Amino acid sequence: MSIASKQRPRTKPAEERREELMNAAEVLFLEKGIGSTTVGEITAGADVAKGTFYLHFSSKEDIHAALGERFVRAFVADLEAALARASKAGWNEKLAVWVKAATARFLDNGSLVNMLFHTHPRPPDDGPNPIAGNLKALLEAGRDAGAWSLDDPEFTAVFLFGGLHGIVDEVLLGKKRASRARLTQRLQRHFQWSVGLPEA
Amino acid sequence: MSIASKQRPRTKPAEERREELMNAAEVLFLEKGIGSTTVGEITAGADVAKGTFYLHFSSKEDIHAALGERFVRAFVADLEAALARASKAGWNEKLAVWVKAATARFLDNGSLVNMLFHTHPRPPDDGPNPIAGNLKALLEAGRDAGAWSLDDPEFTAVFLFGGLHGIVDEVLLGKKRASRARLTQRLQRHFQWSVGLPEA
Amino acid sequence: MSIASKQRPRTKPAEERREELMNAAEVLFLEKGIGSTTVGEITAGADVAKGTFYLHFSSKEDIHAALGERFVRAFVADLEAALARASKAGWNEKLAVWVKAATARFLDNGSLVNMLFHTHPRPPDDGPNPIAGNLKALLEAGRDAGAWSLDDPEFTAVFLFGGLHGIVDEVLLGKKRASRARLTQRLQRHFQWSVGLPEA
Amino acid sequence: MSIASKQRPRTKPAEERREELMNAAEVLFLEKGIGSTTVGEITAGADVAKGTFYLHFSSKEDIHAALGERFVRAFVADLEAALARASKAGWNEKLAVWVKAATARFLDNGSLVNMLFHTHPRPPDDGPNPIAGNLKALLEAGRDAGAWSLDDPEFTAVFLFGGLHGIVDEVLLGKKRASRARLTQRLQRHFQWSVGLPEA
DNA sequence: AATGAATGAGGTTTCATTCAT
DNA sequence: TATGAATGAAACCTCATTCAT
Repeated sequence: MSIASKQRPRTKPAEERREELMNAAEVLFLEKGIGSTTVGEITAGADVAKGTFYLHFSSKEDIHAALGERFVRAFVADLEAALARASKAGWNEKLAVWVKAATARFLDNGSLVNMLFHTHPRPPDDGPNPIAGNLKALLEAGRDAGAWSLDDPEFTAVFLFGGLHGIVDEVLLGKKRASRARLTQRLQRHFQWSVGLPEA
Repeated sequence: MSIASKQRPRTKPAEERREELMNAAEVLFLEKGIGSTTVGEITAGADVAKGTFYLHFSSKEDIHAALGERFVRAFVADLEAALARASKAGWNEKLAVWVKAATARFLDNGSLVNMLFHTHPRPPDDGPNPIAGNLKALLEAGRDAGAWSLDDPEFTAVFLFGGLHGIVDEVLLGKKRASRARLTQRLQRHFQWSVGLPEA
Repeated sequence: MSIASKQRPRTKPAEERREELMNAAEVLFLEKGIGSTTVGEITAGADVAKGTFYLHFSSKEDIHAALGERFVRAFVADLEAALARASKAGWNEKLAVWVKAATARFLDNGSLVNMLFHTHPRPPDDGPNPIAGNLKALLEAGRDAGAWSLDDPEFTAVFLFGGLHGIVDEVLLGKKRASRARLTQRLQRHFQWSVGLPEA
Repeated sequence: MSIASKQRPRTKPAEERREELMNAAEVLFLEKGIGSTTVGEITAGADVAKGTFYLHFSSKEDIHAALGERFVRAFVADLEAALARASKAGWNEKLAVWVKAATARFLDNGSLVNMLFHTHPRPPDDGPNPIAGNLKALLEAGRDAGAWSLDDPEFTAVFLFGGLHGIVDEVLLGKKRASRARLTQRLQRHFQWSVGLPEA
């Protein structure tokens, strides 16, 4: 303890180590792309030995997938929180809230999204996209409540999510300039059209 | 030399060789992903030596980009041809024709699209997506003709293209079962909503 | 703690743990070779943690050596027991007994022998091979008793042991088919020739 | 050509490169053991890039096997040459010649033998040992000529080869001191006994 | 235009061993 | 006595790219 240099082999809860590795990987993937990031750089970033990586992940692809899942989980949690805060609102407002939250989250994490999901090969089949799934649930609820008319909520959810994603991508690639408010507003309008009927 | 066994080094027009390499690469990229396809496999597929690759492309990334351009060129040509065939039709029908052609093309080449464009890093700025650009032009024409009401045709084009893309992806990933006709019909409806007004 | 589920860290006598580790190692070395067996597999086989290995052996090489010693000890004990049972017999019969016991043991543990002794690097000098040493002692005794004529018992012992070993290897590699009795008989004949004189 | 430093990428006939790699590997395997020799060291020794190794061998194990085959081939060729030189001699003399040649070759390449064949896992089944096979052929010829009496030449060949091998190993491990002439003589005697009958 | 042997940096992964608990 | 997370050196191998022919 006299010298602070070699006290390294510090055991940490697996969960914590895993998080640290994922954080390091996320930063590096973002900075230099996935292909150009080496496992060695990730472990250096997390301040552990290279072998430690393989105690927690089976490969670089594995940590990449974990990052994707973590992102989606947080995204959905965010949407649910926003919806919860608007629990008293009308259905159209709920939809607007959903669009606003999703757009904001996308714009704030744009490169992350690109990095995580615009990669080949895609995560083979992690089931239906949970974000679109979340929208689908909202659409169904609104339809069941008689607020909207929709014959295929899943189709509509996927379509709208795709549209939103496309718009946000375009913005993130710098091909469009637009205020976030204006963007959100336009997206809300498109969503609104697709649920068919005004609330009241 | 007496027997024709070693007559292989047959020179071909550069254009032809280039095509053969691209075809081989396309098949392989589709089958195994870009990262896992080696230049050696591409040249083997095109039945040329490894060095020949670099006579026609400067790198693997280069052929990837060339593949993308070729695909988009053909896609847009297809859309234009479809539109030309419908030159006498009304605007809404033109839009329906566009959606039908785009959907068909996507479904027939879906994995190719994913492979070519869902890859990181994206070409930094090859201008706006030419397919969405094509749609935008259609929307503008329809608006200028007074058939539709749109305050931002580019936004709408990108949004609708994104939606279509999302739907088709979902289908291609096998997450949805639906007849192509029904799919097209639904997409047409969503597109129609977004152009605001019936042609009347 | 309420339930007896985590009562695992049960201390055992060192000797027992050592044996268990050696047994696990022996099985694995046989199955997959020494180089391809990891310490982790050995400890898993013995149902202890990895660190425990180093409480009982200083290295993988160490356990390998221990295995060799254990095998030789048992082998020699077996030979001595067989010889003891034949203490009243004549010298040629004793030799036949030795050959029979050695052949049997070899055939039953052949791959073990190969694994233990055909490995590089060999233990630099653990003295002469104790099994050949045992044979040498027998040859010397017979010679001293005037039963056999041998000018260099060690040479003969090593030669005969090598021959026996070669034959058994061949059989174990499946290259020869022969009944054990026939094999033993032939080996006995070769041994007999080499001790020079009939007992008469 | 002004500077001698960067004229490296010199293409050589595959056969030559292969030999150079094998020579480098042989030296290193001998010096430091197989396990401790890295492919990098082998290629450095052969003055080629690391990747070049894998153009000629699929793995370290592969070059090891190739070394073994090369050694056995040369060994057998040597035996055949010695026998050819003694083509006019009697059968017992031929046998003596065989033993002498085999012993000399073994002693001169002892560590090589150890390195190549005392390794686990053994080459799985490259058929019967060609050296013993060569001896077997000699024994059969002598028996067919009526010079010797042998009921199972293969058995005898394997046995004698094993014996010779055992003796030579012992010597090479430094456990025995003996002049080569004396050693050869004793081995010849043992071989002679095993072919049953004096020639005439 | 075409070849393909050679390059060599850099990748992923393994595993014997240590040591704080 | 026992644990097992952590280490980190080193191994094997791949492959985009070059260049002498």
